[in-house]
Amino acid sequence: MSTKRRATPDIEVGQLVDRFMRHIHADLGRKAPTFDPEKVGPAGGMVLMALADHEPVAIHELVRTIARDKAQVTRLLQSLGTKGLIEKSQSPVDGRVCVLRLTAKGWETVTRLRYAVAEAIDCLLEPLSTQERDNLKVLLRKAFGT
Amino acid sequence: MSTKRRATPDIEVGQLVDRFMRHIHADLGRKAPTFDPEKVGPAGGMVLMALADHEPVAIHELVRTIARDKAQVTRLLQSLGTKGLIEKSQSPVDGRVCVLRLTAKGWETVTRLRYAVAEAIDCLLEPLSTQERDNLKVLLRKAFGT
DNA sequence: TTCATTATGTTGATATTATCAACAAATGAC
DNA sequence: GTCATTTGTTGATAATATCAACATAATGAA
Repeated sequence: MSTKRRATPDIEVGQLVDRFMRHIHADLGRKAPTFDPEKVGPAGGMVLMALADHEPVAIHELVRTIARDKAQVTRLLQSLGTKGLIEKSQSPVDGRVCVLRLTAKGWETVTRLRYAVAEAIDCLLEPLSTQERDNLKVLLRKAFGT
Repeated sequence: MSTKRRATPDIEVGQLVDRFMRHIHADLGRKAPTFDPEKVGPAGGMVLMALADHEPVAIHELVRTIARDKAQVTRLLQSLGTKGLIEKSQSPVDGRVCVLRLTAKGWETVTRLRYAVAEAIDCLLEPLSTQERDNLKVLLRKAFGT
């Protein structure tokens, strides 16, 4: 038996993960001027990084991948397109779908974002050993990897 | 030296965690009418659940715990206070600090929220065994537990 | 074929949340 | 006492999320 019994359902994971994301968010927001000259913001950054991992990809697939509302994704893509970071082309096999790709400028931005995000995450995961970080990643990937 | 060199920084953890939170968010949003009659919303819910774990607590401590902007916390607390879910009292030892507590009504809401959140998390962690879930929790707690 | 249904992406309207600066009051250091 | 710091609030603005409606294209059934 434990001295901290838990009469209530287990919401601890959710709270911890929420804290995690908020610390990353705050940390990146503080340093944003140094690595986000295009001002894509947090949401735009997530879109770009997801694109970097999955391009070429259709919008509805991207929507599923990042689990955001499709209307919001449309607007984020418009903003990124205006900034010359992505390009949209119509699918040859289905006239409804737009295929997304990063431009060269988009890739440059992604590279900067990746370093900044990795740095923030590294800092937050500092209490963990290398082995523990790997374990964490394996578990997360198994739970909700694509 | 390692066999898995990484040409790009490791942002996978961040992306996975982002997906995780968004799925919880979407799932709870869908079912909100059944467990959130007070319409506290996602942010208000996080505040209530944090309070349930830490009350009595001062606002600035709560701010640190949930890693949100203090101005935003002030407004969330105003909303929750209007709905009769929390109560604020002045600290006897420091005239600046407000001490927060849940009301009976607040506890009822927390109980409902906890079940809903736990259910959503359980569903998302289903690919993991009981042991793996425990491991995940231990790692998260070690990394950014209070 | 025609028709109904579904899928995809966009737009509009609105609600929610986040950010940042400025501020008053209380505290503590000196 | 003076000064700097902490705590909480307010205002103004930006960013993001949500939901319904819509146009177009694809699909499948009669």
